[in-house]
Amino acid sequence: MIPKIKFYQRNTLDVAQDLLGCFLVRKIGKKTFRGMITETEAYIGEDDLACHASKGRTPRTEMMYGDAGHAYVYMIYGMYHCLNIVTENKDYPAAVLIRGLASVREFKANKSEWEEIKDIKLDGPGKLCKFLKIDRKLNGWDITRGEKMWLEKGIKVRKSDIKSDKRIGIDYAKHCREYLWRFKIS
DNA sequence: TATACGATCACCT
DNA sequence: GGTGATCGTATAC
Repeated sequence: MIPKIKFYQRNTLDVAQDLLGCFLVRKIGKKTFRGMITETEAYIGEDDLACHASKGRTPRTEMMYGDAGHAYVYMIYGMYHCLNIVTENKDYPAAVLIRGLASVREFKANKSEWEEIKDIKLDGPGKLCKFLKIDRKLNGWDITRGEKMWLEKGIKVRKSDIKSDKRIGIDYAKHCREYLWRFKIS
């Protein structure tokens, strides 16, 4: 089942945790890949100094102010891309960074089943985007449409199986770096 | 126009 | 633990 916009149009911390266990599906040409989301981070509002929108509304951050359920993809360090899902109401900038996928599979049309891909670890936002060919062409993509890239409900994750932590790589964000807005399936 | 730096990763010690 | 690759974006001039 593909979640509708309402699923994303909620409190970002709730969405970030509910995305754990969901499948990210990516169709590239004839190939279709799928991975289970195991790690997310929340970036919420202009007051969150780690959030790109803390600088206000700019061409870059505009997408975060848009409709929930759309992708916010940006380039970082000149070599990697990061995939985020926009949350909350329109004009309120917030998103969930997809940091890690597990049990990556490719759909085999001839057998009509999902086959595990060996020797692949998508345990980082940059690696994940590189493998799934996610770049800025997908910035603003509506992931509720079920084309090219979308999400599907996966396994149910118990609250007790979710570990919260400080976010990664945001030492510049002053007191905001202490927020436990990183979520992982433990 | 110029400059500083980052929501990362691979590789080094 | 630390560093370099590499370029879009924001900010300063």
